[in-house]
Amino acid sequence: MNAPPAGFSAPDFLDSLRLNPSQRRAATHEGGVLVLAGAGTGKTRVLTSRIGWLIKCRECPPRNILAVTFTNKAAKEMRGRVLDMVSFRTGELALGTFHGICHRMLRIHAAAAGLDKNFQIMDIQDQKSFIRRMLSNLGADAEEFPPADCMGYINAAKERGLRAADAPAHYERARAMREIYGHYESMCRNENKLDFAELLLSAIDFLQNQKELREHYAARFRHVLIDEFQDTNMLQYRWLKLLDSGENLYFAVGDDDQSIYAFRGADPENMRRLRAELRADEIIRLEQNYRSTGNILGAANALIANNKNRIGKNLTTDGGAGTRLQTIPADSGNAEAESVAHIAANKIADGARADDIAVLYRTNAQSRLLEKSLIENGVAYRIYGGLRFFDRLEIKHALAYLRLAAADDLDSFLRVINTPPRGIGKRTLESLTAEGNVFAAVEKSGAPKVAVFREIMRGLRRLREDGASLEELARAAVEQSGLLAHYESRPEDAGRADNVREFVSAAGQFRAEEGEEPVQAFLANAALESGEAQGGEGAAVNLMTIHAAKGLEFSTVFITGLEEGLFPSAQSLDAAAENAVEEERRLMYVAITRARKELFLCFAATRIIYGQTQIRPPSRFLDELPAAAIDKPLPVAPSVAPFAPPYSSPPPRRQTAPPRGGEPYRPGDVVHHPKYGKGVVVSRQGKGEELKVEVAFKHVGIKTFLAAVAPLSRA
DNA sequence: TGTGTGCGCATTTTT
DNA sequence: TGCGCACACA
Repeated sequence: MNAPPAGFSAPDFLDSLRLNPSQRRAATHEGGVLVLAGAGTGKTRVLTSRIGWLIKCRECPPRNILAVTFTNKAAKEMRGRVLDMVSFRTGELALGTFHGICHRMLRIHAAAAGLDKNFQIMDIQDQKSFIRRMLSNLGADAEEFPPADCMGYINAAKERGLRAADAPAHYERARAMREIYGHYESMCRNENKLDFAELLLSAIDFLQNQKELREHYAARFRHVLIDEFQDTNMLQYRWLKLLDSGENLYFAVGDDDQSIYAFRGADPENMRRLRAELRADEIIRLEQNYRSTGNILGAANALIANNKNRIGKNLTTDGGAGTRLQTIPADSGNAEAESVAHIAANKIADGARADDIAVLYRTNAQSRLLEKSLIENGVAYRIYGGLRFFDRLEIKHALAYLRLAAADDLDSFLRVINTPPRGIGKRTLESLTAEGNVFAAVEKSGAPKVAVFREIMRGLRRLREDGASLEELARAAVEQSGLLAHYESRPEDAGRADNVREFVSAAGQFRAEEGEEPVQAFLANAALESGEAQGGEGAAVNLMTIHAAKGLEFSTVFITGLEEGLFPSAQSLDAAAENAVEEERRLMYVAITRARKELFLCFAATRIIYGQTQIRPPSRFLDELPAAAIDKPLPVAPSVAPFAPPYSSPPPRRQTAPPRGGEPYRPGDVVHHPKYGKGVVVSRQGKGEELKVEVAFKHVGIKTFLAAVAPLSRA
């Protein structure tokens, strides 16, 4: 370790970071660490402080540090905070997302990784059209092999680290799928395309196959820091492990209680593996919460204590108890939305900042009612998680033209050959695609309409060869192709024209990293960083799914749809897996801990789902909160009379008179089942012999029965 | 070659 | 109920 420069005092530097004892212990730990950082305990601060400490106090060159996050947003935030602390040349510190860093490695070592240096990244949309094209080339039966299923199979296999050759195929359909996957692999290779999972997979293969380069990186990254470690999947863990020299120090920050992506392959078991295999044997807990009031934390702690499968920790605060949580019962989904809108409107009228208010929900479909009520009450709102900028159709088109300036890309070609319309018919297109190389065919084609397109391509490529800037190329791509003019000529596409112009300015503002080819980097960036441009600025109430809310915080939070079957979701209930409900509970934990000061728990007695009115008992999660932290006695779970006051409005009865002999079961009826005990009918479907009823039971959740055969009786 | 109609389907999804 | 997608049509 070198001597620190004169005039620099490590203790002073450490003090300037203002860390609490646990944070400080973590940030300055000399060995490998797993930091269990509860919500709002300053995990980003600890991560960035450690980087600062390594560079400033331990004289660690930035190039010896690797810091990985999941989102570009988190990476950007961290980079900014580190830069505030210490200065270093951009690019020296490897800080980025898993995908971003793997991508960088593959670009630098394309040849060694067995890739063409012009490889393109496919986002999910690109991947889907690619698969669609492949299936139609193969003449696959679209009924039997829907593109979405094939894509699901391929991605699932990849996320488990399986190549087509290794994919299991114990029965016929799986064998067919494996074959399709095999075609996909070779087509990707032929066309130089990498999907998201492939960035990880190729990076892993590369490290495995290139011993010297692997050793080079393992020696370089003496410190490996990982954010949100509970969300790592198998591929990410394998990649991290390949970077191990045997002496690297791993510093992982995570929270098993906030693991909400298990359904996508995230495996919190990686925490145990990290400790055992990568020497992060010290666990340091951050339990001092700086975000929420005592009542909110108490609710979160009590709720999550119901999960059996957890490492365990308890959040505390030095602040006061704050106001108690409020339950907002409503008769219907509509009424719930109305309540939310009223309360929000009143808060804003009383001087609350709209963007410090969030309305959270389990499913995107719930936003519709909320939006309607907010509009009616004159409350400005912003929805997170809509279509991202680079996912928009017109931007996809613009990107395709830009890509064609750089590479022979068949999907891009097919996307824009007739956009704007050029009158190139199916026949002409078939003749172009008939022989192997479309681009050669375009060059040779005698059709005048194709000639127009050929000239556009030639023009763009010439421009690129002449060294035009990214912005010039992007402008040329949308202007010379006629794309911008096309949208400008149609009043209904004015918004699209704006976006296309925005695209050009985005290209102008884009700065490639050192050593990157700008067009290539911009295209990769468009695939990898589609987000961020969400919603826009201004005072507006935030609407989003709970998943989207992870990592954010607001003064006032509404959690809506707290009903059995919605949250926790029906799927998590009828799956026998206890794990599924635990993940829902973690989701609830994430939702609660988003709130700084005020938390509203909303639920409705009835809700229209897929056009049918359903009755659902209040969520079990409400019962799991400590009564003392809540302003009203909580409703009793649906054991006996579930819809007693205060939300006792009768379920909407059907308009028509009941059939003769009365109806066997109606929503709201209390029934008895020999195995599950007492329950409440929540919905029904079909009639006569076909009548199916959904019944909510206290312990096993919602079950569906065929009324004619089920051993149900009236209670 | 874009538009219409009807069917089927329907958590969450950082990259 | 409402949306996206596949196919039929002028």
